[in-house]
This record gives sequence, structure tokens and C-alpha cells, in this order.
Amino acid sequence: MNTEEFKANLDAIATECLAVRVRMLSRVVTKIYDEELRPLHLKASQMNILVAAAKMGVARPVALCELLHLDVSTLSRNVERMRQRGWLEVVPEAEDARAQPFRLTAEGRTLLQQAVPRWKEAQEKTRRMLGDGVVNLLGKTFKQLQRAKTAS
Amino acid sequence: MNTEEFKANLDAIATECLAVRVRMLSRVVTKIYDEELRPLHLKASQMNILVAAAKMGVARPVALCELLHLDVSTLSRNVERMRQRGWLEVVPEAEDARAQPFRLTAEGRTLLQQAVPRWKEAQEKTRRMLGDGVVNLLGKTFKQLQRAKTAS
DNA sequence: TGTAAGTAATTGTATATGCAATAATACCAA
DNA sequence: TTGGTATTATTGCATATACAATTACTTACA
Repeated sequence: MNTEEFKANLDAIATECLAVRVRMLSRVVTKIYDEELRPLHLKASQMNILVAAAKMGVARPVALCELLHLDVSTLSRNVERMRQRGWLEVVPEAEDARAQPFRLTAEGRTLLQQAVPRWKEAQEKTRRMLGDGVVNLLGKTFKQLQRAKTAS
Repeated sequence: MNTEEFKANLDAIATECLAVRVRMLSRVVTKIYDEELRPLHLKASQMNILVAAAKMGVARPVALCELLHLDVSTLSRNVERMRQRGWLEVVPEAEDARAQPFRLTAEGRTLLQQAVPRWKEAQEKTRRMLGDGVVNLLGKTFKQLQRAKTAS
């Protein structure tokens, strides 16, 4: 590859790379939620897990990881941190001794309730920043990715 | 907040939360690039920095961080890792003794050249996965975020 | 029924990320 | 000029993230 070609490729990567874009977007958006949730000592990533667990009732790690496209080892440690803080508890599972399903504790539920108004604020800020077009397309992509995962 | 209300809020968060969406998208897309780049022992996050440095010639950390919405402390350590591998080098800066501008080494440049075809493959996979609508809108959002940063 | 293959979760290791505090330098204004 | 403020980068600390290897258990099949 000669210098000219290389420069052209660099330009293409710099201006078009989708990894750069989504990663930057993730940093920017995460920051908005983290700032809003900081008084509760809660992070956006942790709220994700609390909400999913609340919705599931009793959450099995593998199922939650497929839903969120999250590595099980990542979830394992995140859950452990939240368990130590008393937000989650592991529930005994008779049917499969390998499973370590978990659910919200009362404290976790209270925390989540306190987080709701702050989440709404962050959500609105982000919506304004991104605009409805991006928000709607992100929604479609999100559902598509979840289908893709469960279908495979 | 009563139980009904809380459940409705949980549903809203689970189905609409923009942080959940962009973070998941970031994980999915990053994985595609990381897998493609793995034979080069290079990660998407590192390629971002190499490309930006290559484009800038001599990159000043603060400037690069504003461009990518990256914390300076994050960049500091990422650069250090890449410096240890011989991909980047810090260049002396006479005008401001605080500055630690850096640039690609010859090895860094070679690595980046090797990464180009792999990047193209990952980019194409991702484009197919997301569709042109999302890709184009992400591009607009990206430029908008870069403007917002440089304007402030 | 007993073993081989598969599955669930954890642990070791490494990178990425950001906040708070700090150190060193630059700039500005009285 | 000097004293306070702003800027640049690094470091301590904590969390998030994923891959590879491992452990423990389950399932299938021969």
C-alpha cells in the first residue's frame, strides 16, 4: 500500500468507522445517566441490571446476558458487587444446581424507585441531544439485535 | 409510588432506556471489530487512537480527547500501553512543558496498514447488520457531537 | 447405567473507562 | 513582578468489559 492509498484509507476510517461512532456515543450517553444517578451511588450499567432483574422477577444470568448481549463473566462480577451492597440476592434453585438466579432485594427495589425520576431526567436530556430520528432508529435496532440473539 | 406506577415505570425504562440501547450497541459492534483485529493483537479502542494520531500527525492529548469525548486519564493509560508496545512515541514539545504530544512510530504505522483490510471487513459486517439508515444517522450524530464539543 | 458431550457460572488476566486528587507548568491581572 | 487561577497530564481508586480456562453439574446416548 503506497502513501496516497494509506492516507485515503485513514480518512475513510476516521470519518466512517462505526466502532468509533458507537463507542463515542456510548461514552457520551453513559456520562449523562451516570451524572444524574451519582447521588444514589448507582451507575447506568448497574441500573440496566436492576431493571432487567426487576422485570424478570428471578433472573437467570445466561438469559439476562443474551438479552443484553453481555458476557456472562461480566455479569457475574457486576452482580457480585451489587449483591455485596444489598441490592440483589441469589435465590436457591432446586432444578439446576449450576444455576445462580438472582432477584432484587427490598433495598434494591427502593433504590430503583428512587432512581426513576433521575432516569427520566437523563432520558429527556439524551432525547433532546440525539433527536427523535436517532432515538426511534435506535429502538428498532435494539429490538432487532435482541431478536437476532434469541433466534440464534 | 405505588406498585402499579412502579411497574409502568419499569416497563418504560426497560423498553425505552437510551443508555441501555447505546451501551448494548457498543458492546455488539465493538465485538465485531475486536474479533476481526484480534490476529493483530489490536483492539478497536486502540485502533481509534492510532487512526486519530495518524491523522493529526502529532497529537495533543487534550485535543484528541475532545474529539473523541474521552477522558484524559483514560487516554493517558491507553497511550502508555501502546507506547510500551512500540506503536506510539511521545515527542518533545518546547512550547509547553506540560504537554506530552505523541505520534505513530514506524511500527505503529505498519500495524495500522495491516489493520486496514480487517477494518474494512468489520465495517462491512457492521453496516450489513445495522442497515444504511442507522449508519447514516449515526454519522450525523457523530459530527453533531464533535461540533457540540468544539463549540463549548 | 456410565461415560461423553454440553451447559452454567466463576476465576485469572487484561484492557477500557471515568472521577478525584495531585503535580507541574502557563497565564493573567493587580 | 507576583500571586492567584487555569491548563495539562498523571496517579489512585473503582467499575465495566471480554476471553480463556476451570469447576460443577446436567443431558444424551450407546
